[in-house]
Amino acid sequence: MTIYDVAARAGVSIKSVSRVLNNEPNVSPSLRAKVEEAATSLGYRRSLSARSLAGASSSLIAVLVDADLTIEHWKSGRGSDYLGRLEFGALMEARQVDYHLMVELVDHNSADLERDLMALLNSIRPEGVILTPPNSDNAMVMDVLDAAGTPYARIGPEAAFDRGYCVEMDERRAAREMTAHLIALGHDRIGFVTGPIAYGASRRRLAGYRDAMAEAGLEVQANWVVEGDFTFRSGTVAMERLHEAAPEITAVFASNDDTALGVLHGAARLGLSVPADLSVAGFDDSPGAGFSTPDLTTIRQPVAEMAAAAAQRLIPPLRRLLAGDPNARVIVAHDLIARQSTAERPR
Amino acid sequence: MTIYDVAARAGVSIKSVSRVLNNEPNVSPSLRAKVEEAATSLGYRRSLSARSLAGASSSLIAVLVDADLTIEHWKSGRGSDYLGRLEFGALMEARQVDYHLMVELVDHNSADLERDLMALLNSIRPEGVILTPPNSDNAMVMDVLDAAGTPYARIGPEAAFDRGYCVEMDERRAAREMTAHLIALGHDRIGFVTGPIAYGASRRRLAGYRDAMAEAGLEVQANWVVEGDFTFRSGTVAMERLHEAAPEITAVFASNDDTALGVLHGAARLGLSVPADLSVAGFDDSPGAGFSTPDLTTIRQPVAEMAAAAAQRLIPPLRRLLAGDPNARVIVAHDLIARQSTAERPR
DNA sequence: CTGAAAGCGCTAACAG
DNA sequence: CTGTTAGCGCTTTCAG
Repeated sequence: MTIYDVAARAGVSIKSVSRVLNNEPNVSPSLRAKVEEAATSLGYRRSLSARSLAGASSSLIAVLVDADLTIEHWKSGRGSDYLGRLEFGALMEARQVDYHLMVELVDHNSADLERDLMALLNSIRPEGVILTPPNSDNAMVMDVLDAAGTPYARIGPEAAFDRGYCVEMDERRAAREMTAHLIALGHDRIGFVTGPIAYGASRRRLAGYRDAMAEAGLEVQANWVVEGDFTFRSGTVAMERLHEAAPEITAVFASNDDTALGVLHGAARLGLSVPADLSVAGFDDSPGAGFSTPDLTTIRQPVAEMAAAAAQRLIPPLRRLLAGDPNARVIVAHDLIARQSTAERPR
Repeated sequence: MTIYDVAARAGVSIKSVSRVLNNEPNVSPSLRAKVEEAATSLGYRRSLSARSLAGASSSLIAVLVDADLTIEHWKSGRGSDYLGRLEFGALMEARQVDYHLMVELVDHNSADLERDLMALLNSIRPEGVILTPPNSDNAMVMDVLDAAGTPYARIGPEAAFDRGYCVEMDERRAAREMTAHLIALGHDRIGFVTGPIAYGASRRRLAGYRDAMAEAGLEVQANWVVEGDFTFRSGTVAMERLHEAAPEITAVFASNDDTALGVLHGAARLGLSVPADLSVAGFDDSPGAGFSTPDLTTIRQPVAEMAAAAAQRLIPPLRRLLAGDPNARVIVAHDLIARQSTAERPR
């Protein structure tokens, strides 16, 4: 089943078939019709490798996944369906224009990452590459990609926003919205548990909390903000400290779900009932968030949408359809998932 | 960067380079050395498409993922890192021999699934295909694959074990082991919550429970076994029924984690403390299992190992290394994850 | 608007 | 043991 079969059936030259299949100009309607009939009735699909070899696009998008992170998630049992959602989002776009997704593992601290990556690009020649964290911020990876002239999209980058296509969510705004959600429920004394301050994510989420408080004209007391480190344990400790130092608090917003789960645990130990006595909110919608008692109000990262945006920028035929500057940073809308851990302020 | 560059640098013909790269026989050590030096110093890697087009292997394994199931998991928030673990397992094998993984979405109830799949095979020509549930048991998919002569591996098949390479875990045995685990903890009156009896998985897990009870000389009372349907809610209901009909029970083994989580919930409502008053065990190691209070003792499906086994069977150079019959059904070892929800029988 | 010829980078078949 | 010559199925010149 080759282009010759289609050409023979349509009674035209292979070049004409090629023209129709590529939507090239200067094709008479009748020729187009003949070719299309022949192609569909034969169930014909062009060979990816022949196309790629002949100089057309490879129709391939590579997703670079970090090996260590995958192993870690997997061992810790904290794995989410991040990759599944990412691939799904990218595939829904890619399949429309007959592009394909290749998944590759990267050891982000391998000694010959550079060589491996170059060899990979030389071997599969993807049209574009999707970088997932932590490789979204790996300068060497980006250098190699730049050198090869391969476009890339970075999911959730932390810095150097002028490189590649940056696709992200607005964490600061999401944190602001979550805080506003608590305020709307009547809370006006809201505690906050940060992540490690070295992380940009921690700082953005804290800023969002402060934004919302300021917007509502609420003054944040110094002892309402407690430092955590994104772990369950730090949430439990933070809850105890908050209870002691700021018993007036009626809601706690933690910088991620693990921490929020820890807060939940700490609250239970202190005899506080959630959400009757205390509302608790998290961030990330990690796998545990839907299963705690009560289940956790949190922010969901729109991973599939981010991947879709990435694909749209990397795949030329989709890229052309984009409104606005295709190189601009993309901010994808997130979701606030209201569950049982937040409720109206007790009075 | 082509084979000509390498040949030029090594001062040999392109065929010699090809020979070395393909580990063909009849190559003098000196020639091999020259070529290898040239190739590595140039960071050369053969073009996938050229190889594939020239008739060598495409070095490609396709993973067929069900679109509906992905969407459903994603929407329900019950998504696990199944796909991530699967791909990781397959990739760890594939990368050793420079094979690549392509992910494709399949609508298992699409009207033109057959045509789409044929076109896909024609277009990418994978060496082998990995079928994930529910497509592991899709006869039409297997028919197309057979017709195309493309080998395929089925992850967790339910029937027709003579088709493709079947890679699975021994659910009956796992259920037997979990039951034996409870018995070893001193429990001798153990309740069981089934899944929908129409499912093979439900029947296998129930059989395993009965095996272990019989082995230990314990007679299963009729009212110890309650039918559930794999949902949280059915677990809660089952717990209530068990408590009423068989209060002598000191442990409950549920056919999956959602159900076990429901049992946990039901026990709490009945004032039973887990594991002090009652031990609870699940099956699957779903994302929620590690986050419940107490966290759930369960069986982990060895998804990565299953994918690795699949890859080994589909990738010829790995296949040759296999001991034993490469076509035989593969049973991969599972894990019993003992967490806090099971403990010694109260007395 | 359409077609013939050349060649992408590799492997296979066939010499030497 | 090594090299030469044809393609694989397409797209890209370049001619009509």
